[in-house]
Amino acid sequence: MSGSKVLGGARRRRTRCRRCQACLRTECGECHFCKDMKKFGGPGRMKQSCLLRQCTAPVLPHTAVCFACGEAGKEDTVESEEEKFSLSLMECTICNEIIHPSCLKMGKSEGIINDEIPNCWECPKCHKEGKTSKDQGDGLGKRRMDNGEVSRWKLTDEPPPSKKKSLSLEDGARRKKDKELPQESGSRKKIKAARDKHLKKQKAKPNSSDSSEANGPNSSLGGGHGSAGGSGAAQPSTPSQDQRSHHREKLERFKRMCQLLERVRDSSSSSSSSSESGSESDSDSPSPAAASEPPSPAAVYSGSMRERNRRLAELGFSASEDSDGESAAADRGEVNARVRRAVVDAEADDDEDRAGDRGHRVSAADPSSPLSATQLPPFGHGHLAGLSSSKRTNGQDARNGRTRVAGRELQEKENSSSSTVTNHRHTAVKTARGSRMRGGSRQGQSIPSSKSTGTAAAGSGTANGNSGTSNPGSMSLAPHRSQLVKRSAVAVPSPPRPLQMERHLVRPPPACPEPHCLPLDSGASHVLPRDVWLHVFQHLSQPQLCVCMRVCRTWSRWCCDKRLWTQIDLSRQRSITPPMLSSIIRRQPVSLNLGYTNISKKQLMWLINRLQGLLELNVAGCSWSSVSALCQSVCPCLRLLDLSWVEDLKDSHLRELLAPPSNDTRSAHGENRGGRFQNVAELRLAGLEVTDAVSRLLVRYLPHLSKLDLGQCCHITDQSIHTLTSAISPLRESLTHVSLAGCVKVTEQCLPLLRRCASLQSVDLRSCGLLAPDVCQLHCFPSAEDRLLLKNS
DNA sequence: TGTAACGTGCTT
DNA sequence: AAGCACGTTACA
Repeated sequence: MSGSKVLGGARRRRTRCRRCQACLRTECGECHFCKDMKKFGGPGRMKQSCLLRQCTAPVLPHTAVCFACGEAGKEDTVESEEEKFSLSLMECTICNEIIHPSCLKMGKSEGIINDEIPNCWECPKCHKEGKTSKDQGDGLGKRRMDNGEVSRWKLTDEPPPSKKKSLSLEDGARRKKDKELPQESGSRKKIKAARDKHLKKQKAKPNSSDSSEANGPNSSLGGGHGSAGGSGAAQPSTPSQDQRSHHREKLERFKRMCQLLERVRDSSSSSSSSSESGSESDSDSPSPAAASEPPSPAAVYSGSMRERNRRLAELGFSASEDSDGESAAADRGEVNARVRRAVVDAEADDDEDRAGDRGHRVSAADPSSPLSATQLPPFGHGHLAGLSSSKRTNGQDARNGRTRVAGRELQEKENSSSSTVTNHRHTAVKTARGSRMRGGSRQGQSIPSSKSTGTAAAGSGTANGNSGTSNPGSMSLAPHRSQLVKRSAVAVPSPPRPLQMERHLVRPPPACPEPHCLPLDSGASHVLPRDVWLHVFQHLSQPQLCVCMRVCRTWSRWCCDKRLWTQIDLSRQRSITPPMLSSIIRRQPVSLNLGYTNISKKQLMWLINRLQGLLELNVAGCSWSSVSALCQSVCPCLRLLDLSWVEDLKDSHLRELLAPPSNDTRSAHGENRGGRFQNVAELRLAGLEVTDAVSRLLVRYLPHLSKLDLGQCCHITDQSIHTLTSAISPLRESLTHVSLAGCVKVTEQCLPLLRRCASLQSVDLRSCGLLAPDVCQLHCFPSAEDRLLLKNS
């Protein structure tokens, strides 16, 4: 808390929006934090939100007011977007000041809006001063950027190891005891904490109000510390302590980042000549070096962008990388490699855009033309993380940001540095994390690390489709994405770590406006507006889209449009990596094919819980140990579930999967009442060793089932058909397509039973050994008359 | 006033 | 680096 108030006022803690999917969800009752809650029988010490309910768009508290005029946001009073913006409260990620853009004397247009977090930007003042989040990082700090999201958005959905748990309990008890008893450590701690606090307060108080006011909204400016300004009492107006520690933290982070980068570079085939230094974090580190890219003229985004670009370049993801990548591609297949690279870069760009691009002047800034690849500096992992984090900074980062730098020691406090205080600290951890995952962090969730099969299977991926047609975007991005991921995985080979380690915030792509025009070098806009380009993109294949994403930031963002990625096919990608997961989340596909992958349970759970809009899920050929993740998820929207050939899936498993959660607490949610997948209309169980018992489950828990695939289920008999088509079965009316192909135990007895289905349109009875050859075929009868034909047959 | 939970320090 | 604990903030 202390950190919170720095500049312009106390930094306001953000609170949940209450509108996003996460906020609307009910507690899962199963995650680590839920289990801690008293309502779920826990001790209630952790006081953290359910992992599934972590808001993806935390907002400023209702009580937040403009630093300048003291009034709340008034965007509701106007209609136009521009006015809304002017009258809404915007919180600067750098100085933390909350202000109405209209209350700023300087052009509000110079601020860089963070699309990912509501009411979040880098205010014009900070910008003008060239304080990018990064810059601050160095000295001043602050930044909420790092997103601390991480810390909170950990992927702890799964219960911590029991061992640990018990330990923790004991530990907890012990701790408590310690505290209660005048034990040394405990008391000492407390004392220390108290003292620190006290110090902080003392320092802060004097300034707090004054300083902020005195300095004006941007107290941050004043000096490095400015950012911190006066708000909080906690943050010492005195630059000293916190700043010191921040400074230190930053340095550490920087170092770590460098190391990470190094690693990346080494490992990745495409290492480019980069300077290590800057890489650290995206953000904060002061980057030394010269930018690999030419500085862009655009004022606004120039500073930060440049920095970012530079860093990217340093990471080796710059255009030069292409060549590298290509050579590498040779090994695995040029196309794939290329696509992969493209995706990666694109992603990076994407992220970057979000981060920096918000200014919307991207291309202009770039020396290269909008079409030139150079313009978009591909990101290194770290960058992404950094960037995104910077955007997200506010509350979230803070949350993540746990800094554990030693920096808090008194010594540090005593040293004074001119640096400013930062509210948020990022931890190296974050950065590191970010770097690993590169996916944007948009959704606020941590990504489970992949099992790490490092290599990848070849991607079959070609495009399935382009769909250019019907839906604006239905393309399967499969290979690309997967490859992308792969690449990243390759690039940053991290030693096998516990799955739980990854914590990366991934927010869904912002719904916010993207640049509507394509800026050209000349400063003018391309004649074709975004909408037109999107129409074009809809007709491109995945590889083509990926290529487009590398053209320029604007294209990168446009190509990231969810409509272009409604279907994501990662099937047969043996390695599902965190970046892949991140990419998926960001695209929020409607259809996801994870068939024949080695996705882990944790990964799947993580994904499903963050894809609440998912309508189709294919986990065919995966192992039950992974698919069982679905038992701990709720997918009320799911319409198609493909469980074909899931290894080791038995009747009991299916029961567990389809039945509503037994947990009482959750039964409260209506969604669970009819079973987890009560709205599933198409279920594929081909190749499973299930018995007739499953038919009862289907009748009971999948009342809306219309398409059922029991092909190759050798234990299925006529009994199942009987159950499915009995008078009390809702499926009798709903079934339209049934496949019993290869069900060797099905006899002709099933035919009269099937006739009871009023809506049946087709029955696949091929390869049913006990049926006469003339019956053993695919029967299609779209109309009642046709059904009669079947009957006659 | 009570509950939820954010943000951060401290421990492991 | 991960996780725990808890003061404090936000809000009903």
